[in-house]
Amino acid sequence: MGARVQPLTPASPLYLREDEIRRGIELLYFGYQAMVRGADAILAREGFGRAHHRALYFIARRPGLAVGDLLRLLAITKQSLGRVLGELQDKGLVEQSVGASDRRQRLLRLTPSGAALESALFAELEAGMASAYGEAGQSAVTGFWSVLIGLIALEDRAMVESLRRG
Amino acid sequence: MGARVQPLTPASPLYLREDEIRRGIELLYFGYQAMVRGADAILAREGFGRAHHRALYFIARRPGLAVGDLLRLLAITKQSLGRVLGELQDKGLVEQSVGASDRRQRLLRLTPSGAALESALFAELEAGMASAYGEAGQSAVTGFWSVLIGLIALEDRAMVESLRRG
DNA sequence: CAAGATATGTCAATATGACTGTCCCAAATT
DNA sequence: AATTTGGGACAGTCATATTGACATATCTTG
Repeated sequence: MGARVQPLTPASPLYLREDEIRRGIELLYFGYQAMVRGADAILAREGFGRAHHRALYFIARRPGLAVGDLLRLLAITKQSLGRVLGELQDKGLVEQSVGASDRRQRLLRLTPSGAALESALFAELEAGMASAYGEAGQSAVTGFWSVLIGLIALEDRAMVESLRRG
Repeated sequence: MGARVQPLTPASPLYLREDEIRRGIELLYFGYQAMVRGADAILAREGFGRAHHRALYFIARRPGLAVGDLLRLLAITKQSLGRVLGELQDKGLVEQSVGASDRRQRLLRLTPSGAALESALFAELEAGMASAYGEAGQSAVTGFWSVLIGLIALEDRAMVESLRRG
Protein backbone atom coordinates (compact mmCIF):
# COMPACT_ATOMS: atom_id res chain seq x y z
CA MET A 1 0.00 0.00 0.00
CA GLY A 2 1.33 3.38 -0.99
CA ALA A 3 0.20 4.94 2.27
CA ARG A 4 2.74 2.83 4.18
CA VAL A 5 5.80 4.46 2.70
CA GLN A 6 8.54 4.70 5.29
CA PRO A 7 9.84 8.21 5.72
CA LEU A 8 13.40 8.69 4.57
CA THR A 9 14.03 11.09 7.38
CA PRO A 10 15.21 9.65 10.72
CA ALA A 11 12.89 7.00 12.05
CA SER A 12 11.91 7.22 15.69
CA PRO A 13 12.72 10.59 17.22
CA LEU A 14 12.70 9.02 20.67
CA TYR A 15 15.23 6.40 19.70
CA LEU A 16 17.50 8.98 18.15
CA ARG A 17 17.24 11.24 21.11
CA GLU A 18 18.22 8.50 23.53
CA ASP A 19 21.14 7.54 21.37
CA GLU A 20 22.35 11.12 21.27
CA ILE A 21 22.01 11.41 25.03
CA ARG A 22 23.91 8.18 25.56
CA ARG A 23 26.61 9.38 23.20
CA GLY A 24 27.02 12.53 25.27
CA ILE A 25 27.16 10.57 28.51
CA GLU A 26 29.76 8.21 27.13
CA LEU A 27 31.96 10.82 25.54
CA LEU A 28 31.87 12.91 28.69
CA TYR A 29 32.84 9.87 30.75
CA PHE A 30 35.65 8.71 28.49
CA GLY A 31 36.78 12.24 27.68
CA TYR A 32 37.10 13.17 31.34
CA GLN A 33 39.07 10.02 32.01
CA ALA A 34 41.34 10.72 29.06
CA MET A 35 41.99 14.26 30.23
CA VAL A 36 43.24 13.29 33.68
CA ARG A 37 45.17 10.21 32.66
CA GLY A 38 48.40 12.00 31.82
CA ALA A 39 48.45 13.81 35.13
CA ASP A 40 47.84 10.60 37.07
CA ALA A 41 51.27 9.28 36.08
CA ILE A 42 53.03 12.36 37.48
CA LEU A 43 50.93 12.27 40.63
CA ALA A 44 51.77 8.63 41.23
CA ARG A 45 55.50 9.42 41.06
CA GLU A 46 55.07 12.18 43.63
CA GLY A 47 52.93 10.05 45.91
CA PHE A 48 49.83 12.15 45.41
CA GLY A 49 46.37 11.46 44.07
CA ARG A 50 43.76 13.34 42.11
CA ALA A 51 42.53 15.13 45.20
CA HIS A 52 45.94 16.77 45.58
CA HIS A 53 45.89 17.76 41.94
CA ARG A 54 42.50 19.42 42.24
CA ALA A 55 43.66 21.43 45.23
CA LEU A 56 46.89 22.48 43.48
CA TYR A 57 44.96 23.37 40.36
CA PHE A 58 42.51 25.73 42.02
CA ILE A 59 45.15 27.32 44.23
CA ALA A 60 47.23 27.95 41.12
CA ARG A 61 44.20 29.37 39.36
CA ARG A 62 43.21 31.73 42.16
CA PRO A 63 46.24 32.49 44.34
CA GLY A 64 45.17 33.69 47.75
CA LEU A 65 42.07 31.49 47.70
CA ALA A 66 40.58 30.97 51.17
CA VAL A 67 40.10 27.45 52.49
CA GLY A 68 36.33 27.84 52.49
CA ASP A 69 36.27 28.89 48.85
CA LEU A 70 38.36 25.88 47.89
CA LEU A 71 35.96 23.73 49.86
CA ARG A 72 33.04 25.05 47.85
CA LEU A 73 34.84 24.53 44.55
CA LEU A 74 35.71 20.94 45.38
CA ALA A 75 32.34 20.23 46.99
CA ILE A 76 33.86 17.96 49.64
CA THR A 77 33.87 18.16 53.41
CA LYS A 78 36.52 20.08 55.24
CA GLN A 79 37.69 16.88 56.89
CA SER A 80 38.51 15.44 53.50
CA LEU A 81 40.21 18.59 52.32
CA GLY A 82 42.08 18.92 55.59
CA ARG A 83 44.14 15.83 55.02
CA VAL A 84 45.00 16.73 51.43
CA LEU A 85 45.92 20.30 52.29
CA GLY A 86 47.93 19.12 55.29
CA GLU A 87 49.99 16.83 53.09
CA LEU A 88 50.60 19.53 50.53
CA GLN A 89 51.74 21.89 53.27
CA ASP A 90 53.93 19.26 54.92
CA LYS A 91 55.71 18.68 51.62
CA GLY A 92 56.20 22.41 51.14
CA LEU A 93 54.01 22.80 48.06
CA VAL A 94 51.32 25.01 49.57
CA GLU A 95 51.55 27.78 52.16
CA GLN A 96 48.99 29.70 54.16
CA SER A 97 48.70 33.29 55.20
CA VAL A 98 46.22 35.07 57.43
CA GLY A 99 43.52 36.99 55.61
CA ALA A 100 44.00 40.75 55.61
CA SER A 101 40.34 41.76 55.71
CA ASP A 102 39.19 38.73 57.70
CA ARG A 103 41.83 37.34 60.00
CA ARG A 104 39.92 34.07 60.46
CA GLN A 105 40.62 33.17 56.87
CA ARG A 106 43.63 31.16 55.77
CA LEU A 107 44.67 32.20 52.28
CA LEU A 108 46.35 29.55 50.17
CA ARG A 109 49.25 29.95 47.78
CA LEU A 110 51.63 27.64 45.98
CA THR A 111 55.29 27.74 46.92
CA PRO A 112 57.80 27.71 44.04
CA SER A 113 58.01 23.93 44.17
CA GLY A 114 54.23 23.70 44.34
CA ALA A 115 53.99 25.91 41.29
CA ALA A 116 56.53 23.73 39.50
CA LEU A 117 54.50 20.59 40.15
CA GLU A 118 51.26 22.27 39.15
CA SER A 119 52.86 23.43 35.91
CA ALA A 120 53.95 19.92 35.07
CA LEU A 121 50.46 18.63 35.79
CA PHE A 122 48.85 21.42 33.81
CA ALA A 123 51.13 20.72 30.86
CA GLU A 124 49.70 17.20 30.69
CA LEU A 125 46.11 18.39 30.61
CA GLU A 126 46.99 21.18 28.24
CA ALA A 127 48.57 18.85 25.72
CA GLY A 128 45.41 16.79 25.39
CA MET A 129 43.04 19.73 25.47
CA ALA A 130 44.99 21.81 22.95
CA SER A 131 45.17 18.88 20.59
CA ALA A 132 41.42 18.23 20.93
CA TYR A 133 40.67 21.93 20.37
CA GLY A 134 42.86 22.00 17.30
CA GLU A 135 41.35 18.84 15.88
CA ALA A 136 37.78 20.00 16.45
CA GLY A 137 38.10 23.64 15.49
CA GLN A 138 37.04 26.91 17.01
CA SER A 139 33.29 26.68 16.63
CA ALA A 140 33.31 23.17 18.07
CA VAL A 141 35.12 24.50 21.13
CA THR A 142 32.43 27.09 21.66
CA GLY A 143 29.79 24.38 21.41
CA PHE A 144 31.77 22.17 23.79
CA TRP A 145 31.76 24.96 26.36
CA SER A 146 28.12 25.81 25.98
CA VAL A 147 26.86 22.24 26.41
CA LEU A 148 29.01 21.83 29.52
CA ILE A 149 27.74 25.08 30.97
CA GLY A 150 24.23 23.84 30.36
CA LEU A 151 24.95 20.73 32.39
CA ILE A 152 25.99 22.73 35.41
CA ALA A 153 23.14 23.68 37.71
CA LEU A 154 22.19 27.34 37.47
CA GLU A 155 23.17 27.98 41.06
CA ASP A 156 26.68 26.64 40.43
CA ARG A 157 27.43 28.54 37.26
CA ALA A 158 28.47 31.73 39.01
CA MET A 159 31.09 29.78 40.96
CA VAL A 160 32.53 28.32 37.79
CA GLU A 161 32.50 31.64 35.98
CA SER A 162 34.18 33.33 38.93
CA LEU A 163 37.35 31.41 38.08
CA ARG A 164 37.69 33.44 34.90
CA ARG A 165 37.56 36.88 36.43
CA GLY A 166 40.55 38.94 37.41
CA MET B 1 13.03 25.91 31.35
CA GLY B 2 13.45 29.67 31.37
CA ALA B 3 17.16 29.53 31.97
CA ARG B 4 19.13 32.63 31.28
CA VAL B 5 21.53 31.88 28.52
CA GLN B 6 24.86 33.47 29.22
CA PRO B 7 26.55 35.17 26.31
CA LEU B 8 29.45 32.99 25.34
CA THR B 9 32.83 34.28 24.45
CA PRO B 10 33.83 32.45 21.30
CA ALA B 11 37.04 30.48 21.32
CA SER B 12 39.99 32.34 19.90
CA PRO B 13 40.46 31.51 16.23
CA LEU B 14 44.10 32.54 16.19
CA TYR B 15 45.80 30.75 19.02
CA LEU B 16 44.98 28.67 22.03
CA ARG B 17 45.43 30.70 25.11
CA GLU B 18 46.01 29.18 28.48
CA ASP B 19 42.76 30.63 29.69
CA GLU B 20 40.81 28.76 27.04
CA ILE B 21 42.51 25.53 27.98
CA ARG B 22 41.75 26.13 31.66
CA ARG B 23 38.15 26.90 30.81
CA GLY B 24 37.84 23.57 29.06
CA ILE B 25 39.43 21.73 31.97
CA GLU B 26 37.14 23.39 34.46
CA LEU B 27 33.95 22.97 32.49
CA LEU B 28 34.74 19.33 31.87
CA TYR B 29 35.38 18.82 35.57
CA PHE B 30 32.28 20.61 36.80
CA GLY B 31 30.14 19.34 33.94
CA TYR B 32 31.03 15.74 34.64
CA GLN B 33 30.27 16.21 38.31
CA ALA B 34 26.96 17.84 37.49
CA MET B 35 25.97 15.01 35.19
CA VAL B 36 26.41 12.26 37.75
CA ARG B 37 25.05 14.12 40.74
CA GLY B 38 21.41 13.21 40.18
CA ALA B 39 22.21 9.53 39.87
CA ASP B 40 24.27 9.56 43.06
CA ALA B 41 21.17 10.21 45.14
CA ILE B 42 19.40 7.14 43.75
CA LEU B 43 22.51 5.01 44.15
CA ALA B 44 22.88 6.03 47.77
CA ARG B 45 19.31 4.92 48.50
CA GLU B 46 20.03 1.52 46.94
CA GLY B 47 23.31 1.12 48.76
CA PHE B 48 25.37 1.29 45.60
CA GLY B 49 28.10 3.57 44.34
CA ARG B 50 29.20 4.95 41.02
CA ALA B 51 31.05 1.76 40.14
CA HIS B 52 27.76 -0.12 40.23
CA HIS B 53 26.17 2.50 38.04
CA ARG B 54 28.90 2.26 35.42
CA ALA B 55 28.53 -1.51 35.28
CA LEU B 56 24.72 -1.29 34.99
CA TYR B 57 25.03 1.39 32.33
CA PHE B 58 27.29 -0.56 30.00
CA ILE B 59 25.41 -3.83 30.50
CA ALA B 60 22.21 -1.99 29.60
CA ARG B 61 23.90 -0.45 26.60
CA ARG B 62 25.30 -3.72 25.26
CA PRO B 63 23.25 -6.64 26.58
CA GLY B 64 25.24 -9.84 26.42
CA LEU B 65 28.50 -8.00 27.07
CA ALA B 66 31.30 -10.31 28.20
CA VAL B 67 33.07 -9.66 31.49
CA GLY B 68 36.34 -8.94 29.72
CA ASP B 69 34.74 -6.34 27.46
CA LEU B 70 33.22 -4.61 30.46
CA LEU B 71 36.62 -4.69 32.10
CA ARG B 72 38.17 -2.92 29.12
CA LEU B 73 35.40 -0.31 29.04
CA LEU B 74 35.78 0.49 32.72
CA ALA B 75 39.59 0.27 32.66
CA ILE B 76 39.76 -1.23 36.14
CA THR B 77 41.15 -4.53 37.37
CA LYS B 78 39.03 -7.63 37.41
CA GLN B 79 39.34 -7.78 41.18
CA SER B 80 37.62 -4.41 41.44
CA LEU B 81 34.95 -5.35 38.97
CA GLY B 82 34.47 -8.73 40.62
CA ARG B 83 33.17 -7.22 43.80
CA VAL B 84 30.82 -4.83 42.03
CA LEU B 85 29.47 -7.50 39.71
CA GLY B 86 29.10 -9.94 42.57
CA GLU B 87 26.99 -7.47 44.51
CA LEU B 88 24.81 -6.73 41.51
CA GLN B 89 24.27 -10.44 40.97
CA ASP B 90 23.57 -11.10 44.65
CA LYS B 91 20.88 -8.46 44.59
CA GLY B 92 19.37 -9.92 41.44
CA LEU B 93 20.05 -7.01 39.13
CA VAL B 94 22.49 -8.70 36.79
CA GLU B 95 22.63 -12.26 35.50
CA GLN B 96 25.24 -14.25 33.64
CA SER B 97 25.05 -16.80 30.87
CA VAL B 98 27.71 -18.91 29.24
CA GLY B 99 28.92 -17.64 25.89
CA ALA B 100 27.57 -19.57 22.90
CA SER B 101 30.62 -19.29 20.68
CA ASP B 102 33.14 -19.24 23.52
CA ARG B 103 32.03 -21.13 26.59
CA ARG B 104 34.72 -19.47 28.74
CA GLN B 105 32.92 -16.18 28.46
CA ARG B 106 30.29 -15.03 30.91
CA LEU B 107 27.78 -12.82 29.15
CA LEU B 108 26.09 -10.18 31.25
CA ARG B 109 22.48 -9.04 31.15
CA LEU B 110 20.21 -6.98 33.36
CA THR B 111 17.30 -8.68 35.03
CA PRO B 112 13.96 -6.83 34.95
CA SER B 113 14.71 -5.20 38.28
CA GLY B 114 18.22 -4.34 37.09
CA ALA B 115 16.74 -2.74 34.00
CA ALA B 116 14.31 -0.79 36.17
CA LEU B 117 17.13 0.63 38.28
CA GLU B 118 19.22 1.43 35.25
CA SER B 119 16.27 3.26 33.70
CA ALA B 120 15.83 5.37 36.79
CA LEU B 121 19.53 6.21 36.79
CA PHE B 122 19.54 6.94 33.09
CA ALA B 123 16.55 9.23 33.48
CA GLU B 124 18.60 11.37 35.85
CA LEU B 125 21.49 11.73 33.42
CA GLU B 126 19.11 12.21 30.54
CA ALA B 127 17.31 15.08 32.19
CA GLY B 128 20.48 17.09 32.58
CA MET B 129 21.91 16.18 29.21
CA ALA B 130 18.69 16.86 27.31
CA SER B 131 18.34 20.23 28.97
CA ALA B 132 21.96 21.10 28.17
CA TYR B 133 21.51 20.00 24.57
CA GLY B 134 18.36 22.06 24.24
CA GLU B 135 19.93 25.11 25.78
CA ALA B 136 23.02 24.92 23.61
CA GLY B 137 21.50 23.86 20.30
CA GLN B 138 22.27 21.16 17.79
CA SER B 139 25.46 22.58 16.35
CA ALA B 140 26.89 23.07 19.82
CA VAL B 141 26.14 19.42 20.53
CA THR B 142 28.16 18.39 17.51
CA GLY B 143 31.04 20.54 18.70
CA PHE B 144 30.72 19.10 22.19
CA TRP B 145 31.07 15.59 20.78
CA SER B 146 33.96 16.39 18.51
CA VAL B 147 36.10 18.02 21.20
CA LEU B 148 35.48 15.08 23.52
CA ILE B 149 36.39 12.58 20.83
CA GLY B 150 39.58 14.54 20.27
CA LEU B 151 40.47 14.13 23.95
CA ILE B 152 40.22 10.37 23.76
CA ALA B 153 43.43 8.64 22.72
CA LEU B 154 43.32 7.30 19.18
CA GLU B 155 43.65 3.71 20.33
CA ASP B 156 40.60 4.06 22.58
CA ARG B 157 38.26 5.66 20.08
CA ALA B 158 37.23 2.41 18.44
CA MET B 159 36.11 1.08 21.81
CA VAL B 160 33.96 4.13 22.44
CA GLU B 161 32.50 4.09 18.95
CA SER B 162 31.73 0.38 19.26
CA LEU B 163 29.04 1.26 21.80
CA ARG B 164 27.02 2.87 19.04
CA ARG B 165 26.93 -0.01 16.59
CA GLY B 166 24.17 -2.61 16.32
C1' DC C 1 47.00 -34.71 21.28
C1' DA C 2 49.92 -31.75 24.11
C1' DA C 3 51.15 -27.15 25.14
C1' DG C 4 50.06 -22.71 25.66
C1' DA C 5 46.99 -18.80 25.68
C1' DT C 6 42.71 -16.76 27.15
C1' DA C 7 38.48 -15.73 30.12
C1' DT C 8 37.04 -15.72 34.43
C1' DG C 9 37.09 -16.08 39.39
C1' DT C 10 39.11 -15.75 44.01
C1' DC C 11 42.44 -15.00 47.86
C1' DA C 12 44.96 -11.53 50.85
C1' DA C 13 46.76 -7.17 51.81
C1' DT C 14 46.82 -2.25 50.99
C1' DA C 15 45.80 2.71 49.60
C1' DT C 16 43.02 6.74 48.45
C1' DG C 17 39.53 9.66 49.01
C1' DA C 18 35.51 10.37 50.50
C1' DC C 19 31.91 10.30 54.47
C1' DT C 20 29.43 11.37 59.44
C1' DG C 21 29.58 13.17 63.89
C1' DT C 22 31.62 15.63 67.45
C1' DC C 23 34.32 19.07 69.50
C1' DC C 24 37.28 23.20 69.71
C1' DC C 25 39.16 27.98 69.05
C1' DA C 26 39.52 32.61 67.12
C1' DA C 27 37.53 36.29 64.89
C1' DA C 28 33.70 38.69 62.92
C1' DT C 29 28.94 40.22 63.10
C1' DT C 30 24.69 41.34 65.44
C1' DA D 1 27.24 39.76 75.16
C1' DA D 2 25.56 36.41 72.12
C1' DT D 3 25.72 34.32 67.83
C1' DT D 4 27.71 33.16 63.50
C1' DT D 5 31.50 32.12 60.63
C1' DG D 6 36.18 30.24 59.20
C1' DG D 7 39.22 26.97 60.18
C1' DG D 8 41.09 22.84 62.38
C1' DA D 9 41.12 18.22 64.71
C1' DC D 10 39.51 13.66 66.51
C1' DA D 11 37.63 8.88 65.71
C1' DG D 12 35.48 5.72 62.96
C1' DT D 13 33.59 4.09 58.54
C1' DC D 14 32.82 3.20 53.62
C1' DA D 15 33.50 2.73 48.50
C1' DT D 16 36.61 1.99 45.19
C1' DA D 17 40.53 1.07 43.58
C1' DT D 18 45.30 -1.29 43.63
C1' DT D 19 49.11 -5.46 43.24
C1' DG D 20 50.25 -10.14 43.17
C1' DA D 21 49.33 -14.86 43.36
C1' DC D 22 46.78 -18.68 42.14
C1' DA D 23 42.90 -21.89 40.24
C1' DT D 24 39.93 -23.65 36.60
C1' DA D 25 37.75 -24.23 32.35
C1' DT D 26 38.04 -23.67 27.63
C1' DC D 27 39.90 -22.41 23.25
C1' DT D 28 43.76 -22.32 19.89
C1' DT D 29 47.79 -23.89 17.86
C1' DG D 30 52.03 -26.69 16.78
